[in-house]
Amino acid sequence: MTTRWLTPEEQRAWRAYIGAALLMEDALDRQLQQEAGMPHMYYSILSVLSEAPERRLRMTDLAEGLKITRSRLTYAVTRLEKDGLVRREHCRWDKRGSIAALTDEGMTMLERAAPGHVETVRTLLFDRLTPEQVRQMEGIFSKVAEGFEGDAAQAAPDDVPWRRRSAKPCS
Amino acid sequence: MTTRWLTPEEQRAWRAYIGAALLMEDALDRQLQQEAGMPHMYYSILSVLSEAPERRLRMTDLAEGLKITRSRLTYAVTRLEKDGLVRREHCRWDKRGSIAALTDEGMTMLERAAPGHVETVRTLLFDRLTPEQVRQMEGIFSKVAEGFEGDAAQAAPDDVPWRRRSAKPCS
DNA sequence: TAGGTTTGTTTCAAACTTGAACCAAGCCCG
DNA sequence: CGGGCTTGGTTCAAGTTTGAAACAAACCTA
Repeated sequence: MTTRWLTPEEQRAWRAYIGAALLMEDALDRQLQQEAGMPHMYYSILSVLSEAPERRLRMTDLAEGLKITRSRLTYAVTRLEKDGLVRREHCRWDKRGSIAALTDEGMTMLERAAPGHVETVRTLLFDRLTPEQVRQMEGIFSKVAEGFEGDAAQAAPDDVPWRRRSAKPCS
Repeated sequence: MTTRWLTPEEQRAWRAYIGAALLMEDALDRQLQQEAGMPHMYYSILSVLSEAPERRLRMTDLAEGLKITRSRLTYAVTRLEKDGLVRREHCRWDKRGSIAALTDEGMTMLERAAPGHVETVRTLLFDRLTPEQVRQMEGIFSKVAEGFEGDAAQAAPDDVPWRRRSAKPCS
């Protein structure tokens, strides 16, 4: 089949997106590097952990939530652990497992950095958009995200995430 | 002033965006790594060069067009040059200047990789969106991009880009 | 025109990402 | 039970990105 090239409208949308996405990520990284000494992804790790029950998550779950590879997460958590913001714990129900737990220090750092981060996101993005556009944005990207569903495992609903896998306790 | 946190709608939009953007970039990188042996950004470099007059551009202009740092570009072009896809030339009008030129081999590689790349962009993004959403997307991200205008220099209109700077020829 | 500033690019070390390979521990089934 | 397959994580080398520093040429300006 002959290639279906992008229409002019698609091309404009694609280019605007690629450019703006790059600029935003860079700006976010710089801002957080300044105020928290870590890139955006590392901040996100703390953020996701802070919302998890008991502020702890299995590595794999954390990686899935963040949409990054386990290997990337391992590296990041090692660094955050060195900084004292995250602690690794052994999983009692699955001896293979490793749990990342947000420390109090990590929580403090997160709370300290959050306002500046949110402010940046606002300045770069939401302050420039109408409420209508915010809704459109969600529509667009949740649709896109759907396309990736099934690429990764899905959660078993009724269990705490950091003990979800390997359902049987040891004892 | 007390922090203006994100509203629930904004949060949903932001999370959908962050997740989908990550997944798309990863998928794009993998696809191009497979088919062209280079990450998305490197493909973009070739692509931008291919559309420039005489398929050549000053490093700084190229970096600006791609919204990346000069340092990042230097590294990338060095690699692409090793692969024979790009050639560096001296700028005759400004001895400081360096010009990146797309080689025939580079053009061939680009043409070979383009269909697969476009197909991926379609599958991941445009096939999932309505024409209306494509328009919305452009609206949203050109608005965001506007916010960054002036962060970088702008072009002087009426001259060829690869000789734009340092207006006076040497001779 | 000398001296100081700006501009264009590269260099360097440190940090980060990638993907394949590896090591355990759990799981499955004869 | 005893392999063999799958899963959870880490490790390692190679590749990439970052940001600051270094250079060199061009551009003032007194």
